[in-house]
Amino acid sequence: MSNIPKTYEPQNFEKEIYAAWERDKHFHTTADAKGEPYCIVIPPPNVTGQLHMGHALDETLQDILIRYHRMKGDNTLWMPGTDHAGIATQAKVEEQLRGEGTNRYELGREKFLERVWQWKEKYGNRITYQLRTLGSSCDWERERFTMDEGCSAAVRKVFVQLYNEGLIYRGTRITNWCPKCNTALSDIEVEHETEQGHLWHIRYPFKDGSGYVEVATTRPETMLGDTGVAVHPDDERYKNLVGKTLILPLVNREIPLFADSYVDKNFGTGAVKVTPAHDPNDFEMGLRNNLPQVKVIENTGVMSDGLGKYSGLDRYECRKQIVADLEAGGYLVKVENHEHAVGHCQRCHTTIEPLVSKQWFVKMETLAAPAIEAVKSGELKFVPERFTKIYINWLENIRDWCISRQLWWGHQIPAWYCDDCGEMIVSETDVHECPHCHGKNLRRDEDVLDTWFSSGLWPFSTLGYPNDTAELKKFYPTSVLVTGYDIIFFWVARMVMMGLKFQGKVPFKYVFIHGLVRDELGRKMSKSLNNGVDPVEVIEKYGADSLRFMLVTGNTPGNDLRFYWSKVESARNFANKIWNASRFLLMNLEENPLPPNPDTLSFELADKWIFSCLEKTRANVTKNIERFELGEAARLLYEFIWFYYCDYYIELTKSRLYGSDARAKATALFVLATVLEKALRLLHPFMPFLTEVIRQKLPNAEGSIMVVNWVTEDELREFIPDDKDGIEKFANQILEIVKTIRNLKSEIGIDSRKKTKIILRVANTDNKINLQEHVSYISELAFAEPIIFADEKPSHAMSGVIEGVEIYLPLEGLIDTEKEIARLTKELEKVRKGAASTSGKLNNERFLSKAPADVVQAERDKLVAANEKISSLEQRINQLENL
RNA sequence: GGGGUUGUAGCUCAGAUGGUUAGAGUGCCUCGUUGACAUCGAGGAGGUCACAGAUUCGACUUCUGUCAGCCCCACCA
Repeated sequence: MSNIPKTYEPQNFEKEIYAAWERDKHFHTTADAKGEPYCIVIPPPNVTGQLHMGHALDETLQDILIRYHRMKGDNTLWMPGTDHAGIATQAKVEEQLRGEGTNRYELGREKFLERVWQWKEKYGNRITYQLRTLGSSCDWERERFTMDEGCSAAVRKVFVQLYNEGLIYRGTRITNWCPKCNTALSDIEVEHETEQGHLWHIRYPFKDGSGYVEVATTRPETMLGDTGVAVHPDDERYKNLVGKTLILPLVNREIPLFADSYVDKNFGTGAVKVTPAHDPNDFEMGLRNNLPQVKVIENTGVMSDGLGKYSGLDRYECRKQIVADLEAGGYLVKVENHEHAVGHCQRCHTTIEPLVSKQWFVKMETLAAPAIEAVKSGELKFVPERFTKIYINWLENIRDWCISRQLWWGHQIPAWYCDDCGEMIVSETDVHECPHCHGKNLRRDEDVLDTWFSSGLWPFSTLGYPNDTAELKKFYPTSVLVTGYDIIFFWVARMVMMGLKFQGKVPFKYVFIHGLVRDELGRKMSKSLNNGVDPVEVIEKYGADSLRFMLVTGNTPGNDLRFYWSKVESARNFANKIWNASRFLLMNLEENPLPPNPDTLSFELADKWIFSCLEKTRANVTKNIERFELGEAARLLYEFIWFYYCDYYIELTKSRLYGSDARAKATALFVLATVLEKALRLLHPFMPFLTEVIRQKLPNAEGSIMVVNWVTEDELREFIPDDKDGIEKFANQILEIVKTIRNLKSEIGIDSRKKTKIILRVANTDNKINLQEHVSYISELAFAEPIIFADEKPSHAMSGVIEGVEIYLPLEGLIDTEKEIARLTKELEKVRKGAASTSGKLNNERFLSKAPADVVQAERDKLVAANEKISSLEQRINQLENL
């Protein structure tokens, strides 16, 4: 008996297999290796992060593509690495410090950064280790980090060049500020959510006592910083009042009533209080109308000094106080409920405060134009295509990108300020002396760059930029980028812009977009809901192959998918099925050596048929992988292996395997082994571990499955019968007969495995001879014995009809005639209905004249078959009725 | 306010360039313990493909509209 375990236990082999792959350097390639270059750069996970389902999906899709291309013979590089993830990582270390009763300011910048690096060393390997357990075939020898030397050099070089070209500038502008993270943010790091708020109507009296203007605001606390009230120039209500002076309530500041076409006449009262320091639109209006900026809210979200009793209050406390005071002073007219969008920090969800500050920006328009063009021209393609529109729309409406962050963890901005002469120096290398005044009192800009700035360079910084490396020449542009739709703006668009700017070419030819992995209720997996499923746990329980297969099946590009444990189980069951089919073969091989040479064998119908199925599967799987339809490819493999190979083919080899004809036995073994080995190769990208471990046990395979060729048409050609279609058609007829017999047996409660006498009545003589020759297939699959070919129509029998064949299951006693008539009548109705629709088409002149000839012919054939079936059924029913 | 997307069996989802008896997994029902596999095998029930029009000889598949859900973008206080 075989020593192979009866069930699939991935825990027994996945780790060792991965270690062997890595040891044998199967993941590694070089620029001068042969083959077409195929390269994917990994979307770098956060160094301090842990593997989650989103990663698992992303990595699985990439690994499938990578493994497929490597087998195809391409020079395949999967470039791995991690991202320093500025805010996220810094926040974690700050949290740790909080636990120790200290903070980063007490520690100081240098010490703090040491701590972050320590943290990175400690947890930076966790994520890459977890990637390994998934089977990711990354070239780990090339692993990179967004803050390693090379990436940092790339960042400095790009920054300096953009600055010198005027595409990076420093400016005092209103930007999104997170009071909790204490840093500026870019527009896309702000998440807008509609909230139920209020609209406070407030009276601002004229200085001359001639009444008042009523303004409406959602943020009354900002009134402390008002420096004007705006109305639309064409607004008749205010036309004569423009230019007059108002007294700002509570503050008693004199502010002008002015006209600006930004104002919407139809909203609220048509008069807007203007706070240039705390609202983006007001900021613009302030600039246009020369209004002073009065800052009343500090970076921490607390009211500024010099505001009397309001100073030091939290912004929302202050709001309450202001409203109360306005009401007490008789300035508050009314309060309305008002739904509006409020910005929140993507990281900590704190409400964003627009603040005026000095920040660094990237000028986007000139960078965006070629990035739009690259997609419009088809140089870069999105899969699925619909994401191109989203991408283009965003780039066409792009605004300048605020890239400075008031953090410590990240790429420090390469700018120095001379305290002696006030000049600013932007430089790739550290500056110790001012080139203008030769002063030595230089201060480096304290800010760091947005994490996405370095991510934007990832496709070329990892390949060696700023050095002109062989890798860069060979692998850039990379082949495809695989990522979720949630970071198209953050990352994809920026890589395209930077790639075009600094390499003159798109960074990748395809962007393969996938969706989110949700929980069983369709909710996003999140920490706060605690509904996340840990991929590591899934791998430990069911194996990486099961997880991978589950993530890939039944999913299409760009669509979200739900995680179900039952789906993982189903994938595991598939793995177990393969395991046992292989075990069956290996057990038989123990007693019979595998024939080395197919020339000595004699292939029979079943053999030719399974090879035809394999070839079809090979062609379709390949096609679907090329089209990124990985779910469909996986489905085809599942279908071939389980239904065709296991359910039918293996069963059909048993009589030969257990029989005494040595040549027949050898043939069956050969085909079993050959088809399995090729199927394993086709499945390898999806289930790398299982396919490797099984293939290593096969006598007809050598080396690692990872580096053996992808199955080709040429390789299969010698096994494909000339009359492929005819064989397939005949095989289908046999399978239909088998199904009918099984059905009849089940209908009368005979055990499906109990041998039962069957009578076949075949219309066509050639067909009859052919069926007689292969009658063993029917008896083996349907447990039918004996099978008699006859012209008689036994009356005491159950019957079924398929095209060209009547099938009888004779019974010893009397059959329940009425029940049988009812069953056959039901069948008859079904066939008649089909025939009616077919003849309807054929009676339609326009169908005959307009439909293509082959479609018409197919309908004709269909009708003939249906009519035959109808007449058989009618005769049978008639016969039974006359018993 | 724009834009996208989804609506197919109880549940989760597949179904290029229009012509299938509309599929799978899972769940459900009936039957089955001789060895590849009960992580299995055999059979079965279950869908007017959201709704209404249009195009067409023919629409689950194309177009338009309606309804319902989800998502993204947006500086109306």
